[in-house]
Amino acid sequence: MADRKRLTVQDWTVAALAALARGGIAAVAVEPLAASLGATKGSFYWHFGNRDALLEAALLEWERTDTDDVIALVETEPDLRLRLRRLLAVALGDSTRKSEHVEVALQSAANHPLVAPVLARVTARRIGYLTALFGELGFDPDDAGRRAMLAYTAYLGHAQLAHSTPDAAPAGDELPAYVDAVIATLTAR
Amino acid sequence: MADRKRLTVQDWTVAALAALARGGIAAVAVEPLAASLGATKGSFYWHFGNRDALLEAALLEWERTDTDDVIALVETEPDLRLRLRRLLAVALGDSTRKSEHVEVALQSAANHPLVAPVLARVTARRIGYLTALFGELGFDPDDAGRRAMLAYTAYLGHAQLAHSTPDAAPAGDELPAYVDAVIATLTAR
DNA sequence: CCATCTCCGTACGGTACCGTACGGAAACCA
DNA sequence: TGGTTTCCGTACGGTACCGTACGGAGATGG
Repeated sequence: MADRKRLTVQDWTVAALAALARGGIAAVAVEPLAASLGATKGSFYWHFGNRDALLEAALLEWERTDTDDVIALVETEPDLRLRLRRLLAVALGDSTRKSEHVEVALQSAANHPLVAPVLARVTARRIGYLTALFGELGFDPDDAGRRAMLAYTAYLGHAQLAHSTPDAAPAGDELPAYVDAVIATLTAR
Repeated sequence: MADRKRLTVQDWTVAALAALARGGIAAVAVEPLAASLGATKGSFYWHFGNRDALLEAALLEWERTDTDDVIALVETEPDLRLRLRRLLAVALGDSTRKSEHVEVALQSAANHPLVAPVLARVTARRIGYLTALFGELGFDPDDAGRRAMLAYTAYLGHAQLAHSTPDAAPAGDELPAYVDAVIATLTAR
């Protein structure tokens, strides 16, 4: 964690994202972060103008990797139904992944002026994608929108639950059955 | 907001809950709270030993009013299907209510030693209630558990969405149709 | 190998909060 | 009305963080 080489903007951004996942917005603090990297504030304020600049860099990094990459991965599946399955498997799956913690942290800081626009973009993008998916599955636009909303809120809630009360959330071996049940329910006519 | 009468434990607890809804755990701070009540720390530290004591009082107050009262309200409806409808209407309904903000704030602070046990109790209670409800509706235990999970995560996600991105969440006049659609989906065989 | 640019550590001031000490005002009570 | 209890304001020290100033070490190119 504390190497002796010089630090880059990327190093600080990655560390900020990790801190965000661990302790929320408040944990993205310059001095503790510097200590965890084995450096001091002097390093930080050379790479960034202030704390907000670091926060913004971390948020843009999250927006890029977490939403774009997932959609890109899912898009490689040609079959619609399998595409939905893959999406839900990723979304409801591996509860220990870091992005889930970031998700929860950002939702809770939605009023923050730097977080709000990123969250709005990501939310609109995800719901739009889901709505289009249900539309392609043959549901009329209104119905598709409602099913997309249910699917997305279920994802958000699942992320919360897995983060706050992991005992209550579907675990490893029950998870495939749960994903199947959710798909069946969401696509039932 | 700033009266001249003496303050009680209840006054501080109510103010703490309001601050919790507005700015999360970090906003439950003694000095700003004292200022908002038109008092000083001297008052606070007579009623409470420290900040944690205030936080604990606020959490217990929330647990009592938010979960117990809702279940008690819903239980007055004898018809099972209408009971589920009333529950979802309350849960997905009035997005501007304060408890929703508290909900989100607590979920994001689930690792906090004072928050964790309260959240665990409330979560277990709610999911247990939903599972029993779906069981009474005729679903076998496993299926009832999965539907309860979907319903509860949808509620959590809805609360988050309404809080962070209200534009993307179902609004006032679309809401009844959304609730109906969710009920239809959740109870479809 | 020396001059310059890049990067970082140290030291400092400022802010916001927690918690304590203590005196005094306000309510209560005989 | 005088004494006692209840409640609160003021003043203080301590901590954790942000941001700035500045000097110096380390890399780098001629």
